[in-house]
Order: sequence, then structure tokens, then C-alpha cells
Amino acid sequence: MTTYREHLKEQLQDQQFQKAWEETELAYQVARAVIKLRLDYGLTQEELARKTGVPQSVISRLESGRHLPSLRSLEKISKKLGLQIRLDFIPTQAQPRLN
Amino acid sequence: MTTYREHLKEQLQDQQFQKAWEETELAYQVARAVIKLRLDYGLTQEELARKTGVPQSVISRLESGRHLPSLRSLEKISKKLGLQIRLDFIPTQAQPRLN
DNA sequence: TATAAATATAGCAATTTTGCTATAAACAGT
DNA sequence: ACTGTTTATAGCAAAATTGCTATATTTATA
Repeated sequence: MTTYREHLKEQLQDQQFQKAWEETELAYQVARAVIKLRLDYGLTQEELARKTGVPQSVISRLESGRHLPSLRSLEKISKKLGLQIRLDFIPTQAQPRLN
Repeated sequence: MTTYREHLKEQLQDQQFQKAWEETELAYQVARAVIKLRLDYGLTQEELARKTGVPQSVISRLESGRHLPSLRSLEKISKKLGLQIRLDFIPTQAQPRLN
């Protein structure tokens, strides 16, 4: 394979990777937030499911980052724990510490 | 109508109102955030639409709080403006100032 | 009040997420 | 290895959101 084609391929893969990453990035961010939330409360997925009415399969799917959850689901989960969702837009890059 | 029935009715209305409110509350919260975002940038819906690729009709629907937008839509909007979404769970009531 | 600009709404197909039930796979403790 | 517990996956119908085009309504301004 020519160097050119190799380079092209790499670029393509990078782009594909880039795109794939961007598409899953937010899902993972949310996933981590939910996992942290659940663990902070010392709950299993099943327990969180019972407490919030959101089925375990949905919680797992969400925590696995298999797709972007709806705000409705996140709201259901947080409300029953006495929490609310804070959502805002912040400058890119700045990953402010949560604590 | 008896006092009892009146009371029942009021309660029902309260519950219905409560429920309706809770269902739209988050949508309005998000709506306000997007409106603020857009105005901070001094853009019309049409301009924001062009800049982000999210159609004006969708932006209007969202800003009107007609339903809860997907995180994907919010992401599209924010990314093109060099922003990212911050989402976390905070204790209920605490309405922390954004500035 | 006429006109233009901005925003809201309508209706509908396509896409995405949910909710369900069941089961598989991973993990922990003995 | 065996058992129980926890998490991940599958597949599919129902529900919700998007994206589109067109149009109505509201708002601002001359």
C-alpha cells in the first residue's frame, strides 16, 4: 500500500474514530454521572430500579453508555433520590471539578 | 356541590397541576438555558439554526418548552458555539446562581 | 397601520429511546 | 468449581423527539 493510501486510511480512521467518539462522549459522561450517583448512595442497579421505577435493564443500558438517555429518564432517577438535574453550557475544555 | 366534592376536586386539580407542572418544569428549565445562551450570543433563532444546523422550527419548539429536547440536540447547539454540556445532580431546592 | 423580521405552530415520516421479559455474562464468596 | 448476586444484552412494540416544509402569529419599526 502506498504511503499516500496509508495516510488516507489513517486519516479516515481518525475521522471515523473522531466521529464515533464525539457521538458517544456525552453518553459516557452521563453514564459516569449516574454510576457515581448510584454508588454514592450505595445501591445496586436493581435497588435503584426499585427506588426510581426505572427498570434495571434501562439503568444498565444507560450506565453502559449504549445510547444517550432522555432527560426524562435522568429526571426520574434523580427526583426519587431528592436530587434535581443541573444542566448548563460551559466553555469547552474546562472540565471543572465536581467537588 | 358538597364541600367534600369541592375539596376533592380542588385536590385533584392540584394533583393534576402538580403533575403537569413537574412534567414541564425541566423542559422550561432547559428552554430558559437555551434562550439565555442564544441571546448571550446575540443571535436570532434563524441565525442560531444556520450556525448549528438545528432547524429554526426545532429551536423554537425547544425554547417554547413544548417537549423535553434530547441531549443530542442540546449538544449540537452547544458544540458549534464552542461550548459543552455540563450535567449533574444537585440537591433539590438549591437553585445555584449561574453567574 | 403597513411592512418586515422574528418566533410559534402544524402535520407527518423517520429516528431514537423506553419499557418489558428473559437470559447471558461477569463477579464475589465459600 | 458452585452458588448467589449483580450487571449486561437481546429483541421488539410503544412512546417521544427530530427534521422537514409550509404557514400562522407576534413583535418591532417606519
